[in-house]
Order: sequence, then structure tokens, then C-alpha cells
Amino acid sequence: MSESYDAKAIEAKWQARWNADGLYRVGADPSRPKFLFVTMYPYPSGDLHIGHWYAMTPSDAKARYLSMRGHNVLFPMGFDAFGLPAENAAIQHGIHPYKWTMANIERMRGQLRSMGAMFDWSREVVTCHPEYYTWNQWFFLKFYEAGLAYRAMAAVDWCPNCNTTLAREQVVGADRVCERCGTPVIKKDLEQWFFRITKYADELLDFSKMEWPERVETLQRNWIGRSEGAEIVYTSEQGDPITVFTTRPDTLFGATFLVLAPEHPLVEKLTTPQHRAEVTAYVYRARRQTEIERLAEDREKTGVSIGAYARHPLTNARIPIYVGDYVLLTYGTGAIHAVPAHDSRDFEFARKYRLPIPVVIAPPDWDGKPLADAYNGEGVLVNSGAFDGLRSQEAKQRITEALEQAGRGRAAVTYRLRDWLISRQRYWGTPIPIVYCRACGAVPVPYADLPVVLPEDAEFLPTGESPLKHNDGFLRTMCPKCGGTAERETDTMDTFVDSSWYQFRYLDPHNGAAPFDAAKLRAWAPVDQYTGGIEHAVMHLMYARFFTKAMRDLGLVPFDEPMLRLFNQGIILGPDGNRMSKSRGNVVNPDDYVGTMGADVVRAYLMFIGPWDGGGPWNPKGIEGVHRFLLRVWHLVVDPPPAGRVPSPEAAAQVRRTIHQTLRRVTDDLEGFRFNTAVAALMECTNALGRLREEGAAETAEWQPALRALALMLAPLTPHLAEELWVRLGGAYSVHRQAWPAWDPAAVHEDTMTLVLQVNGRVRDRVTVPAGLDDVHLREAAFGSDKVRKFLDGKSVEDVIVVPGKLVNVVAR
RNA sequence: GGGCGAGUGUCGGAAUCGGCAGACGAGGCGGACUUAAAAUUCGCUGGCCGGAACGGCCGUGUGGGUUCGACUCCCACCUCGCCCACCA
Repeated sequence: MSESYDAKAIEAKWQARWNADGLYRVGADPSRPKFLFVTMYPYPSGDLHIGHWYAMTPSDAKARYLSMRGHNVLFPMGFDAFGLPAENAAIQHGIHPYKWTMANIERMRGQLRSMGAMFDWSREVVTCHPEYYTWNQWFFLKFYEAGLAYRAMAAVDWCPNCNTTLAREQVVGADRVCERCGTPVIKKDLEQWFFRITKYADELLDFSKMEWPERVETLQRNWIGRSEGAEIVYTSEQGDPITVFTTRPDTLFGATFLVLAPEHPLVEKLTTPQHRAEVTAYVYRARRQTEIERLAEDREKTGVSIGAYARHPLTNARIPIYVGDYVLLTYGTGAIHAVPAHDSRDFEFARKYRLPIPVVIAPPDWDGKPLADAYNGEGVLVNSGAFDGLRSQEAKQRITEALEQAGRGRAAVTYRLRDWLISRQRYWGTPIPIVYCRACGAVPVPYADLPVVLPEDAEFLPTGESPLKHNDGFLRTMCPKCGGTAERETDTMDTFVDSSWYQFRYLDPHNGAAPFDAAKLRAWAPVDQYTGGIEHAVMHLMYARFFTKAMRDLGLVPFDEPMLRLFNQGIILGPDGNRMSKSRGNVVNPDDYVGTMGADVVRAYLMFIGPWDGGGPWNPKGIEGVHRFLLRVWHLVVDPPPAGRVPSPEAAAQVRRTIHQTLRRVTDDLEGFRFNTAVAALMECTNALGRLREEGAAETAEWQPALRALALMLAPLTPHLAEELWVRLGGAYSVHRQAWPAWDPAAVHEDTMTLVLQVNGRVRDRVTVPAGLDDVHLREAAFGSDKVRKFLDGKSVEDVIVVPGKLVNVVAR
């Protein structure tokens, strides 16, 4: 009767010991290279989900591996503790957001500990503590002084369910819904606070200083949406300059009308009395439409003439001005010149309103007749005066130059990126440290008065309004400038402000004098490896980059990018292949499996499912296979070997070769985040050792070192089991302080190899030959094969391809 | 409409400096152990044609191409997924 594997007891024992010993407390250590490994901190929603395990335990495995490789690894953890769910819980259940959040954090801490991860809890960051958010306010003031934070009236996105404004990044999908709750957003004109992220648009397009997944770079690049072109100044007949932006200055001579966005300031001024009623009605309708709901994407292009005309900057042609809702005030200059022949939208519009459609770029094989459709491609210019015959590329340049010389335009770049709207009309966030004084206007709270603390006695009512608006103790204050009565800003900050710099707070989490000590920051930052979901590609990950660049310009950090390397793990789906959700009833609770099979099994299974960036369905049967694997490892080490077996002379070398070949594979795989194949290699190794053991290999001198090496290789993946086996094998506590073993090229070497024999590229035979044979002998081996000869029968050999160490291919006709 | 990514057994997946397709695991089938079941353990498991072969043919979404040799490279297409989308 062999001792059984009691995962629960083993895991509890070692977790307690590691904790008592402070095994994972990390301090400065100049003798080892630092490695800051951060995985995205969770929102304290109440329960740790299998998705958290999927994100965090492979990260932990990699962090542990790097630690064994000699790095001084800091792997911190914290909580993204501000946010709407806490406030909604307050409204629904009458529990204060602080209490709700802290209770959830308490619960989740315990669940996080059950992972057996190497989190350094002494550095925990909780963003809803004033000791944290005071620095959000501090950064806000710094940004304000630097002109990076500003207040402006704007038509902003408002979620009627969350009762707050949203950043553009938080409005998603073709139907423009709230990223959090899926409610269609509406537009509101409000005075809001913005961070000037657009200042860094060009720099944010430079990814050369880090190694991030191509996918994230592409998403950010598309989001920033840089377009090169020209700004062209038309002039109204009343003398007003009307600036338009185009990416196709080469089509300038094809412009036949202008279209202004309904909100464009010149609409009001230029509309003639005869057209006023119609234009006013149109603008009113357009604004209502955007306010109510976005309509279908393929809706008809509409517009009305405002009765006014402009002059073409190069031809002086008289050009009618329209207002049309397909032109957006928020992009470019809010006005376009329409080139119907070479833009589908303009074409549609021109057709509808019977405007001329002159061709200025000759489509290939053009017969000179009117176009049936817009030709959007590039080509050779026609009907373009002095520019006829030029190709689009050159024409763009030359026409832009001509405009510049005439003082009627210039080369210009436009971005899709908008400034980051950070104001939220909610309680549970960082108060914006601004006071409004009737005499002095918006006045920043002095640094000495920070933090502006959230009042505890707020009332949470389902009115949709922030409780701060009705909390006199908070609201009424004194103007820091003139001492007169004043009111506080009642908006709080987007929680993405918290997560834009939390990675650096880990380095000095209790500093009361600064967000972090400069020396500590230099010692650890930037983040060497960051891991988390792709869903943050254009929100958190872009804001964090912006923040770092702004901090750099304020002299606070000596680098340009917050996270040097990034890995995006996939998403774990329910057993039915769908996204897990309570309503579907397909939610997998990790605690259930931790309680029965153990944390190590859950860890190893999540890593084994497939490539980490792939995610995939949770398979309740699949985890049993991994459970069996760990049982096999357990019994391999713990059970007494079969008695009376006499090992073969090669046994010792075979054991050594098995281990070192596995070491090579596992090392490569962990370097490349290929946890699935690392686990597979360890399975193969365990199976091979099991067979060798049956043949008496346990009697050889290589056996115990092999088992110890196996324990070391398991340490990053299944830390508790590895520790138990390591200590049982006589290793010095702790396995997690051991060096990762190097694989020995000599031990990996095989004496023989399987030589693949092909005839005309098709495998016809496989023979075992001594390793390292030269071409001549490999040829001999090929022609020595009966099967090869059989397939060569009646043919003449034309060529023989020899790939040493792999194959011989005989080419015959 | 634009961009990005992916198509391999029944399933998750392995193998891409071009060189044994299907490692590892799940599932299935069969055997051992057991009164029985579970657990454990051993064997088989891409398809087709063979009684069988230590036989042959086919096979990595489809169709072409390059090559001695293609899951891998090139071209075209199909399907799916994700992101963006009246962006001038």
C-alpha cells in the first residue's frame, strides 16, 4: 500500500510555511538582475473566477522560472478597487461601497493565496485607499500645471444606465454602447476634464522601445488613426476662411462642393435667409438623431444647401456649400470638400442632389464617359490644369506645395485619437482636486490640502445623481485663492487613471511623501514583463503609456514606456464553449477543483489546455488527465521501486538523457510562454522514467539526481507538489530558492538516430544508424534498404539529396 | 467597407531556418485486476483498399505554383473569429 497524494494537506502545509518564512518577500539585491513581473490586478468583484487563475498562474510560473534563472523577481498584486459595481451595490443593498469593496478584497485575498503564487503581499496596492488615490490627485495637479489636464465644454458620450460620461475608448461597437453595461450611449454637452493624450499621438505610434504583440500595436495604431494629407482653405464669398482636411490633395480639381458638419460654427453665419428655415430644421434633426441613437451604418447621405458659396483656392471656381450629417465635427476640421468622382460618399451625395461629378484621376481603362461609381484608387491626373499627367503620389506633393505658395493650405496630419475624458459623475472614484470659486473660477486644490477625501456619510439613492452633489460637508469649501466660499468639483476620475501608474506604486506602496521614491523606481522600473487580457489594448494599455510619457516630461520617470514586454493570454470559456456567465449557468468555480484535486492540478491543467494566448473551453475531463499525471509523478518519487530488478548497462545513460532532453525542452518552452508543451514534455519524461524504473533504472546512480531534476522542473508549474517532492528527496528547503538546472549537451546526445529514406520525396523506409555518419555512409544506408531498392526498380537515379542528421532523398526517373 | 488573425484526427492541441504529420492529453474500442463498479493498469485508435503484410493509395479549408521534398513559402479563393467603421 503506497502513500497517496494528499494535495490539500500538502498545499496548506507549504503555503503556511512560505508565508511564515516570508519566502516571497522581495527586496533590493544588487547581486542579481532585477525583474519586475506584473500581471493585471483584478477588480474586487467578490469572487475569484477561473479567468483570474488563467491569467495569473501561468504568469506565476514564468515569474518563478525567471527567479530560478537567477533574476531578482518582484511579482506584486493589488486591487483595482474603485468603480461602479461597488456603488451599484450601495444603491441596491444599502452597503457602503468601501465596506463592500473591502469585504470582497478580503475574500479574494484568500482565494489568491490558494493559487500558491509568489505574490509579495507586503507590497499590495488598493486603489480606493486615500494613501493611493491622493497620488492620482497629485498627478492631476501636475498635469494641470503642465497643460496636460484641461476643462472644456464638449458633446460627450453619456451612459444613461451608469449615469456618467465615458471616454471615447469606453464606447464600443457599431451601435455605440457602454463598454461596461451595453447600454446605448447618448450625447450630452457638458463641461468635463480631459487629459491631453493627443499631445503624444505621434510618440504613441512608436512601439520600437518595447516588445509588444503585433496585435496590440495594430489596435493602438488603428485607434490613434494617423492620416496624412493637407488642410485646404476655401473662402466664402463673405470672406470667411473654410478649412477642410483631405488625404487626397491630388483630387483637388475634382472638388465641386463643400459640406459642413451640422455643428460647424460657420453654418449659422453663412446660411442665407432663404435657406435658414430648411437648414435650421436639418441641423435640429441631425442633432436629435445623434442624441437618440445611432442609425444603421449604410444610411443615405443627406444634406441641404445653405445658399452660400465659396471659392476654390486654385481655380477660383464658385462652389456651393452644404450642411450634411455625414460630416463629423469631431474629425479633421469638421468640414470637407467633396470630390464626388473619387469618394463613394461624395459620389452618392452628388448623385442625389444632381451635382457635377468631374473626373480628375483617370481610372484604368477609362473611356472618358461619366463614372457609374466613384473611383477611389490612385492614378494619373486629368482635368487638373498644370498638374495633368502627374501620378497621384507626386501630385499630392505638388498640389500641396502650390497651396502653400498661394497661402491657401498646407500639409497636415489628422488623428482619430481624442483627448481622454476623465470626468465621471459618480461617487466611488478619486475626487478631482478642483474648487470652483465665483470670483476666481476653477482653482486647483493646493498640494498641502491633499488628499481630497471621499466623504463617508454619502447617501446612495437611485436618483442617478452623484451623492457628492448633495453632500454639503464635501461640497461646500473655501477658495484656496481668495478665501471666499466655493464649491468642490463633484466629478471623480475615471478608474483608468488609477491603473495608469499602479505598476510603479508597488515599488514603494507606503510612501506618504511621493507617489514613489526615485531611487526605488530606478531600481525596479519599468515593468519587464506585463501580462493581461487583450481587451485593454486601447484603454488601459494606451493610457498607461500616455501617463508614463507625461510623467517623463515632468521629470518623474527616466524612461519612455511603462511595460517593456507584454503577453496577452486568451479567455477561458465554459465547458459548452461559450463565454462564462451566470445566466448561462456555465461558470466554472476554481475553488471546487482546488478543494478536490488541488491548486497544482488546476494550475497545470490551465497551462496544458493549449497555447496561453488561445484560451478555450474548460474541459472537466481534461483536468482529470492532468490530475493523473501529477499522481504518476507522485508515485514515481514516493513509491519504493520494484525490488530485484537488474538495470541494463545503458540504463543510467538513458535516465540522464531523458532528463536532459526534457530540461532542454522545458527550458525553451518556458522562455517562450509555451506552458502547454512544457507540461507535455514533463508528462513524456514521467512516462519514460516510469518505464525505466520498471526495468531497474532506480538502482542506478542517476536515478536520484533525475528525480530531483524533475522536482526542479515542476517547481514553477506545480509549486506545492514540487516542494514536497524536493524535500522528500533530501533537497534543502526551499525548492523555490534553487537554481534552474542547465541541460548538458553531452547528456542529450543520442548514439543512434532514425534515418528517413525517401524516394522522390516520399518516405519509403526508416533505418537506425549511428549518429554523425557522413554523406557517403548515409548514401550507403539509403541504397542498402530493400524498400528503397524496390521503389528504384526500373528507374535511373538522377540525384541524391542528403540532409545529415535527418534524411536521404533519392531522386529517380 | 477597412484592418488583423486563424483553418491539422471525434475533441484540446503538437510538429513551421521547408525534411518522419497527428507528440502530449481527452474521448472511443479491447484486455488485466475486481463478486461488481470506480480507481489503477496494458494495448489499439486519421481515412480508404487488402484475410493479412514489418503492403499500397489518399490525407493539414479549396484551387494553382515554387521545390528533390510544402501543414510550413508564393498567388487566388472559401470559411470562421476579433477589432475598427459615414475618419474625408
